Amino acid sequence: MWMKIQSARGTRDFYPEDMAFRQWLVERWREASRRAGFVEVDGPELESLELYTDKSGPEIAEQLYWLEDKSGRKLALRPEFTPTLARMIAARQAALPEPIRWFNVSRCFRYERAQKGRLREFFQWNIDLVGVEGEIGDAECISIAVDALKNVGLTPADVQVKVNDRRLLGALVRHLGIAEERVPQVFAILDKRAKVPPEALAVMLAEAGLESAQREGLERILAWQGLGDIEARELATSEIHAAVEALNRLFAHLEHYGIAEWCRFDIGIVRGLAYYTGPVWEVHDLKGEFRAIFGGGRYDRLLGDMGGKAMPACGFGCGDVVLGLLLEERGLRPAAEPAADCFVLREKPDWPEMLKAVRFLRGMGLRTQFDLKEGRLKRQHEKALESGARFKVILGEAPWPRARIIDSRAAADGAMKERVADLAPDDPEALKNLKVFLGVGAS
RNA sequence: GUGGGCGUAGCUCAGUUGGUUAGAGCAUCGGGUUGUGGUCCCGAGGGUCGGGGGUUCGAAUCCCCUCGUCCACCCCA
Repeated sequence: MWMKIQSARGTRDFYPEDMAFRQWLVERWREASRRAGFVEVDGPELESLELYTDKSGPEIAEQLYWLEDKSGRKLALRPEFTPTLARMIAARQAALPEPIRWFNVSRCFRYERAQKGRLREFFQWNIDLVGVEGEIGDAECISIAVDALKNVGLTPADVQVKVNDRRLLGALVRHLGIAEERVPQVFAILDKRAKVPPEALAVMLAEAGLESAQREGLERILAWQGLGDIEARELATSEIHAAVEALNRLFAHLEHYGIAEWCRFDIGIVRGLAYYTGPVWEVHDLKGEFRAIFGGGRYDRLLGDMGGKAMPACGFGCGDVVLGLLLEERGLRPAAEPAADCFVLREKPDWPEMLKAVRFLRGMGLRTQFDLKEGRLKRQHEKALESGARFKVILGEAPWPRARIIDSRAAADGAMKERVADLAPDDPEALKNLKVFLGVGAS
């Protein structure tokens, strides 16, 4: 009866191939993080529900998993890492040297309808850079994201970082005469522009109370292909001027990071979240088949709003689901590594001898398998082949400790390398030779 | 949460207008063959056809509910 129970909606089982891929992906994330000198942190998967409702309002409880513990405390499975980060920083901020360079890989949960690329349980990589005010901080974050993209085998022909700045968009919207209190609503509508036909967008903007001149102005702005398209008359206000200069500084940094070809300005990038205060960016696949792979930006007020000292901050998040789908689709998902380096075989069963060999090989740090099911030699050869182990160690052809070792990796001339040697030799020279043959670092 | 498509073996899928004990390939397990082996041959296990209810002499097939999945909406930290 237990086998009738399916995995819960929106969750995944990770069989060995899936687990290998997940760990490979997480390792690529960690490499990119560490290359930039970031350190890993983590917090609990269970957090007080208030941590999320205080920030986003009680409605947010509908969109996450929460429960009451045996004492009646309301706890939530974390839907993201940022609130935890804010809490951790607030608790120690006096002692943390700035800038804070932290990264995190967390299992997160969201209670929402599962769809392709969007599950209820997923893994998310977060980079947070706290204490850096200038565009160099945003550029640093983007460069780490691009490093990770390269690290998994993607190229600018596959994906692109689309960069915008909320201050620019906000200044332009205000310049069109749109009331300040309407700006969040207008942002929310603009955020949908890629998913909705232009006519529908116009209707939504009209319903938001925008006059036709304002709608036309927005359409003109959204048609911009680059910063160079910004017409002189749009630069009328100092606010717009300053925002454009900030973006120019950001792009200059990206140029010097050597990643300009990965990045482009896109006035349409808004991000759904209200807390972004400056540059915002997303990574999308060029074909537009998938939803955003990365989302990031600057959130200078978040830490202060969460009860800590106000500190400038920027960062991004990247989930495993969409990135995994993209890599799968592009054929970039790597094959799992073999689980063994050595496979020990012996025709006549002789466990003491077999286990002496196994202990010796494992003692050298070699991942070693043998046939636990006592198959005949032919079957053992098949299992050795299936294991993917590089070395076959064949016992019993000569008296212990003599073994024949076959290196399945072809030599330069294409021949199989093979040698007969004593296992666990006392002679240091023989041991050294054996280690060289088995590719074990001398020690 | 709303609407729609799809659920047959571990995987990819057959299964005629409703008609005997539901099939194939791959995979798994076992046996045999083959000259350091991934070949070939033989065999086996595995499905209450996602689950439950209904219609019918009879349901994988038709109807309802439910679970899962995919798509669109809502939302997207």
